[in-house]
Amino acid sequence: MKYYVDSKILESDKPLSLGEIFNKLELGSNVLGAEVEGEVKDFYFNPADESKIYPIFLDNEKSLTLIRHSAAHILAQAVQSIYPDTKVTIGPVIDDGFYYDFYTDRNFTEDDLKLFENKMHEILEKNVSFEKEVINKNEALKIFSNMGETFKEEIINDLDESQEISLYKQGDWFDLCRGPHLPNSTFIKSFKLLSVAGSYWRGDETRESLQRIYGTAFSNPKDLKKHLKIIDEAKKRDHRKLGKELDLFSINDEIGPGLVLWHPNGSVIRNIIENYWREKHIESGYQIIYTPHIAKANLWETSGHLEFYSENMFSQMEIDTNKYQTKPMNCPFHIMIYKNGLRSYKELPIKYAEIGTVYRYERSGVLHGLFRARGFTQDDAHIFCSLDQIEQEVNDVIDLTTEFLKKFGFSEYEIFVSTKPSKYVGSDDEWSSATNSLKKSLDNKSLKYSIDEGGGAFYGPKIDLKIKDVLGRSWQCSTVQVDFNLPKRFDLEYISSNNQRLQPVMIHRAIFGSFERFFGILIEHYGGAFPTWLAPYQLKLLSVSDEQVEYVNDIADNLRSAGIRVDIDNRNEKLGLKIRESEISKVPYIGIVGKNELENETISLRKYGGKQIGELKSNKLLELINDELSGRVDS
RNA sequence: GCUGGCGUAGCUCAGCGGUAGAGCAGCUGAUUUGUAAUCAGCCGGUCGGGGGUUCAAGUCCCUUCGCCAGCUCCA
Repeated sequence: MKYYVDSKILESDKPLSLGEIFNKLELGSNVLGAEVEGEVKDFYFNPADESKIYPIFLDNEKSLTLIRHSAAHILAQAVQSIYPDTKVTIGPVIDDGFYYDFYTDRNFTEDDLKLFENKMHEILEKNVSFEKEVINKNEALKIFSNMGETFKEEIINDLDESQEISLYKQGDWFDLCRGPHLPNSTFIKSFKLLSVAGSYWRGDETRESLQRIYGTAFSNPKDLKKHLKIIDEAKKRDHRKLGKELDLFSINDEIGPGLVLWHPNGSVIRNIIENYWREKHIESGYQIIYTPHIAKANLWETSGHLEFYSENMFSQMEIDTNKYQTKPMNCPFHIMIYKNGLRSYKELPIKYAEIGTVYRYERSGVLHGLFRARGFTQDDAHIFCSLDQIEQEVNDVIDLTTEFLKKFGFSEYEIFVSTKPSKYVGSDDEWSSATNSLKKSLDNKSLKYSIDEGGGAFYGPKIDLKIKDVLGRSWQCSTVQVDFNLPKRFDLEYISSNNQRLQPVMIHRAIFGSFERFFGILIEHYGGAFPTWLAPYQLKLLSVSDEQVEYVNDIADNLRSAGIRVDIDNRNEKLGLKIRESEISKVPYIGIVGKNELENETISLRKYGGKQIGELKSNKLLELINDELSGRVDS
């Protein structure tokens, strides 16, 4: 046998485990495990001949997998030692930590978390080692059924005959687990239990509900502290909190959950975004349209929404003798405009764009501020084109999308191409050609993407763009979907160059996804301190005393007529207070006018955050802001 | 929808069987103020809604609505 361990080569006449290999190479006690063929493995793993082995030490990011998984086991031990009637289920590693799901009659509380944490420290003081033991299925079933661990029994019963069944022992406690784990618990140096939440056994809401404990662990206290700080920062940036503080929007009980009121401050921002959006879309050859909010149920019958989407639609209402329904999507309306005339190939592509408000029934538990609402406005567009225009059109959509996202400071996103699902309409040829068009467009732009196999909509493949917010959550905003289904259902046609009636393809696309969600993301992205071009007020003028009031009003008038959004504070208050309040409202510029400025006919300018720009004339101030808005100055 | 937690003044929160509280905001007055909180007074709540237990209910119980953390699902 031959093993390649980093730069070293180890030869042996019999197969060795990783632990034995590390021992022979005298790698010392700092090694936690290894990465073999892209997977994290522990000391009990037997690498194949000629394997390349990359040992994992504490400073390696991969160590977190081992640390967190083992921390989850320590948690489970702690919980069972405090509440012995608790049954264990599963405890995997997740992006930022780990969780463990328990079955118990008890409701765990925040106080319990402390209790568990203390117990974990107690267990860790004894410095336990994690020992793997392989057993057969019958033994395993016997052990766990004797213990009353019914969930583990279920797991074992569902295991494939070929799968190895193993226990990991830590002191006098053990768990059914396939690993990998740390060699011993000394590596669990910094951990914290974060929250309790409910979950379901196997994510199935008809099964037992469980108590989930979330925690995180790191290889050193510094990283843990950093992580807790990020959680804290995310809390500060929560758009629901900032939305209230900055008076941007509200969601009111008396109106209904998931329905958003855009306050004047938020509306200023939305209006700017909408105007920019319209301008860019017209430039890019879109035609802006408006459509109603309700339509006859028959339309939704034709479109297939009643068949495929009814659980997301609000109930029908009866008007005269017809049934009507609020729209969950805009597409059928755009289609009807397309169908209003006979179309020629010379017209294609036809691109209809609408800032269209839709209503979707969302289960009450999933509503989440602006991120998840029941009424929201999509920046929707539908491109009607021929099959061979798809690639070009998708190209253009991607260009437009990346341009938009860049404008708002998003340059990092994940891209997914979702392919044919098990239930689909259209021919395999159409699917593969459309999917290839999507891929080609991305390849042309050297954009990296992952394939979401089978994740496409029933009517066609799609590209999804996800941008990441400060919480590290990624949010789907932009989407480009190719659709063969609706043109068929609505019998769309165009007259081709050789005078044939052909069916166009539809491309559904949205860049922001919805104004509500995108606004929520923006609020968190900027932490409420919007850049000057978006800020509800761009400049706040503060008088130092009553004597400057008239002068302040004059400057404000002038700047307003030059298009600057100016707020004034002429109250009889101390300057310190006015500055404090302006800072809290996060206005990008503060202009201070006192005795000196009045005399010199100037304004003292200060940026949000406290940076002094100094005394300048009103026309210079205007120039400075305009330079920033036109992008000539990077602020 | 489900599991758990929580709804007290415009906001943030205290009170957890015995006469509804604080800070901030608001209003009024004094102060004419120079780069993140001037001082004083006043106003403000059927303690989310409904029902019940009790001599007595923010406080205990039931129910309903909403919010929060998750589960599940999505723009």
